[in-house]
This record gives sequence, C-alpha cells and structure tokens, in this order.
Amino acid sequence: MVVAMPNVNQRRTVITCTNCRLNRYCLPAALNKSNIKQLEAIVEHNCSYEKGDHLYRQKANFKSVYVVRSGSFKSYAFRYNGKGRVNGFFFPGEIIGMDGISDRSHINAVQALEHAFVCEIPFSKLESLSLQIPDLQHHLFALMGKEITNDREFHNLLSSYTAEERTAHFLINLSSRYERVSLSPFRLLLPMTRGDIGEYLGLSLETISRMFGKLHRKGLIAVNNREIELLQMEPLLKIAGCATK
Amino acid sequence: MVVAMPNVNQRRTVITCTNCRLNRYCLPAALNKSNIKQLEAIVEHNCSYEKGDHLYRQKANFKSVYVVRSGSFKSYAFRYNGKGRVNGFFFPGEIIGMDGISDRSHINAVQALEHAFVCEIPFSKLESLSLQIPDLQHHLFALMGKEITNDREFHNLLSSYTAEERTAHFLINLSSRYERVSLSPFRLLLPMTRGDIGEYLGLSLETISRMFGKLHRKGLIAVNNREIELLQMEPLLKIAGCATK
DNA sequence: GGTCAATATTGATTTAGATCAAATAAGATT
DNA sequence: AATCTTATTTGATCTAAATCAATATTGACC
Repeated sequence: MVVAMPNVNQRRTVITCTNCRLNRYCLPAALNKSNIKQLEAIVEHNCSYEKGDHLYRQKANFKSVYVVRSGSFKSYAFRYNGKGRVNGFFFPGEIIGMDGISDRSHINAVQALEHAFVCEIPFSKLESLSLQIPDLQHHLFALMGKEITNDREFHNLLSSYTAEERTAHFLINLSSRYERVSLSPFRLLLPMTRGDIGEYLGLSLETISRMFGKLHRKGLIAVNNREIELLQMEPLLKIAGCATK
Repeated sequence: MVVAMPNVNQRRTVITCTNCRLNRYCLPAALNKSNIKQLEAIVEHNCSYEKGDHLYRQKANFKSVYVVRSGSFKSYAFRYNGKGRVNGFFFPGEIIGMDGISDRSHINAVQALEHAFVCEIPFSKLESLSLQIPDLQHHLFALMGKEITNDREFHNLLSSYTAEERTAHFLINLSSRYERVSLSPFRLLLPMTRGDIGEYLGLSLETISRMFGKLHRKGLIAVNNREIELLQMEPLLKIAGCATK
C-alpha cells in the first residue's frame, strides 16, 4: 500500500501541543507558551484510525473538532435523493468537524483514507477557552473565515471551470497544502481514488483519468498510479486559474 | 421596477436593534436586553444603497460585516483567468462580509440588486464584544458554521445535480429564506436576472429560462417574468433533493 | 505465489447543457 | 409616446463530459 502521508511524530515520547511537529500550522500557532499549556489540557492527543474507519458519520452528534496529525481523511454526504458524495479532503494540520457547529450534528461523514492520527478537541471547551484567550478566539474566527473563503472559491471552480482546469486546480491545491506541512509540493502521493477525486470535482472518474493523461501528454505532470509529479508549475498554475506571481 | 423586497422599517423613528423588525432573525436573537444595548452601540444603522451600488469591491480591506435590513445583494468574484461570477445572494436578516475575515480583505465584490439598507458592524468591535458576551461568541461561531454547512451542501449541488434539480433547489432555498423573514414563501419576486441565477448555479441563462419553462409545463410553478409562484411544493422539494417531511 | 476484488486506463457512443442566433418583451430615458 | 437598452424566451446546432464497455493493473488476502 502506498503510504501517502508519513507519520510526523515519533511515538516514543508523550505527545503534547508543545512538542508536536505540527504546532506551527495548528491552533498553537496563534498562542503564547502559557496559552498553549491551557489548550493542551483540553486536547485528546493521538487518536488512531485505520483506513476506512469513520471519524464520525453523517448526522452524528457534534461534540468535537479534530486536527489531523498524520494520514488523511475524506468527507462525504448523501442527500435524500442519493446525490452528492465526497466534498472534502483533510491533511495534516487541517481541522475537521466544522460542518457540525451550527446544527450540533454533522452533515458529513468523515473517513480515514489511510492509517491516521488525529487530536480531538471538545468544542464546548474550546469555546470556553477562547473567551479567556482573545488570540484563540481571533484565530478560530480566522480559521472558519478561511473555510468560507475556500468554499466560495470552490463554488467558482465548480460553476465555471472545465475538466482540465478543475484537475489542474486540484493538483495545485494539494501541492500547496503538502508544502505547508513540509511535504514535497512536487511529488504528490494521492491517498484517494480517481473516483473520490471525480466526486469531489463534479466529474466522472474516467474524466479524471483522461485529464491526468492529457496533462501528462502536455509534459506538465508525470503519472504513476497514485504518485503524481508536478513537472512544470507555471503552465499548471495558469490552467488552474491561479496567479503565477 | 419590481421592488422585490419591501422596506421592513419605517423611517420615522430612530432605528436601533431593540426596535428593528428583524431582531428575531439577526444577531440580537441570541442576546438578552442588556447585551442588545451593548451591540447597538457598535452598529451603524441604516446605511442606504441604490441598485448597482457596491457594498464593497473585490480585494477591498475588510473592516466590517453587514446585515441586510431591506433589499437584496449579490456577491461575485473574478479570477485571474476571468472565470467565476456570482457566488451568493443576500436577503434581509442575512450577514454579508464573512469572505474577508481570514485574509482581512474581501475575495468577493458585493452589489445591491435593488434599493437596500444595511447595518454595518465593525468586526474588531464585534470580536471584542464577543469576548465579553459568551452568547454572542457562541452565536457567531454558529453563524459561521452555518455558512460552512450551506457551502458544503452547495458543493453537492454543483457537483451532482442536473439543471432542473439545481433550479428547483434554488427556488426552494429562496422560498425558505423569504419565509424566515415573514415574506410569502410561495410568491417569489426575484431581484436578480436569469444571468445572475445561471452564474450562481453553474448554468447558462438560457438553461435557467428553459428550466423555469419546464417546471411551469409540469404545473409546479407559474412564471411571470421576475415573479415566480410555487404551486406544488411536494414535487418541487422532491426534485430539489430536499426531505419532504 | 496465486486468486480475487478493487482501481485505473482507454475507446466508442450518447447526451445534457452550452453556444449561437433570432425574436420578444420589459424597463429606462428622452 | 417614442426610442433605446437590457432582459427573456425559444429554436437550431454543437460539444464537453457522461456513460457504457472492455481491458489492464494494482493491492489484499489466502
């Protein structure tokens, strides 16, 4: 099996926010040392999930948000008419569970794509803590705002991008998220199937396969099953509709 | 001109959150009387906009969020490649501006679709206040969570619904938002063009027109230019992929 | 290593919705 | 009221991507 996301923490020592390798990218990034200690106290560290395990299911009660420590997850939802599938992927340092805040129940199910660890943060405790720590409150607003911003950009993508543009955008997006947590932004090991990507981008799995082929024929990427190498970023960024700065 | 959204407040008295007709649907809904007074103090009431006026433009500095008091707005964004257009509509009682929280700059532009009033709430003051008022903080998290939830559901719609399903969903969604602020849920006066709807739903304006025609021929709606009457909710809800309860 | 199930590729065909093209209709402006 | 502009409807044609179908590949499990 391809292990797309290596574990980022040794298991030898007790894991805390203070010594976590991801603390620069996670909630502690916004906090001072003493505040981090307070945060640590409410976090359940290192819950383990196997491939296919559910972090939670659709309509499950909302109690906590989760931060991916290692591995990866997909979120998906069915509607009454059976429509709708994968609507998100989550990588180390990213927060899962904000789909449950407003109704106190999750609208999505979330499933591990590979062996993974997460930290669980009871949301009511996080709310209490953020009343005491202005920086934490501010950071949470910013995080949720970022989620909204991303979703709006994705709205654009789904309503006006071609299959090739969506596929390029997906790869560029993954690349920047990998880079954020110090993984190679040019060699992507995809933990999800072509079918997952297709559902996510509103395309069929065959089209994903064909678009990978097309980008490969243009010399922009190399494809080896789940391993995608980004060879020419500039034209890829252009196709993806991103500023090439 | 069709005035889709009548003004909900007389102009005779000074308008405050306490006496606003929308306070059951707006931020005060979560607060007690003394807290509402505190909120009132930071809100700029009754800013007026004419049709076509911008509340803010793309990349504008983020300072405030806005609540629609009367009238309606659309949000839209262009990308580097010129792709992407309308990505949201806003009606009375709804909050505009959360697209700017994370980056402190708005990713969308927001434009009035008709004569409209909004209340402006400086976000830094709202943050400070929500440190003092736990209910307000909780409510803001819930509001932003709701935005995220809605966006995820919309992701489903754009990635897997047919033109007819999207159109029905749009009408049902508008209906429930109108109902929330005591407007008729069965007689919708649309403030936006078919082109706006098309961009929003990822369809061409001709397709919107055809789908209105199709739903009309099925006897589910009556169409008179911008006035749409919902005649049979059950089948509409079914097409829209909503629970018919 | 061999079998089985899941995943991915590639080709042929179909189709939903886009695009192109008029013709109307509604509102705005004079 | 007459003109002009903008929005809407409707029809004809085209096309991007879906679907259908067949292999090929990979990984999981015995």
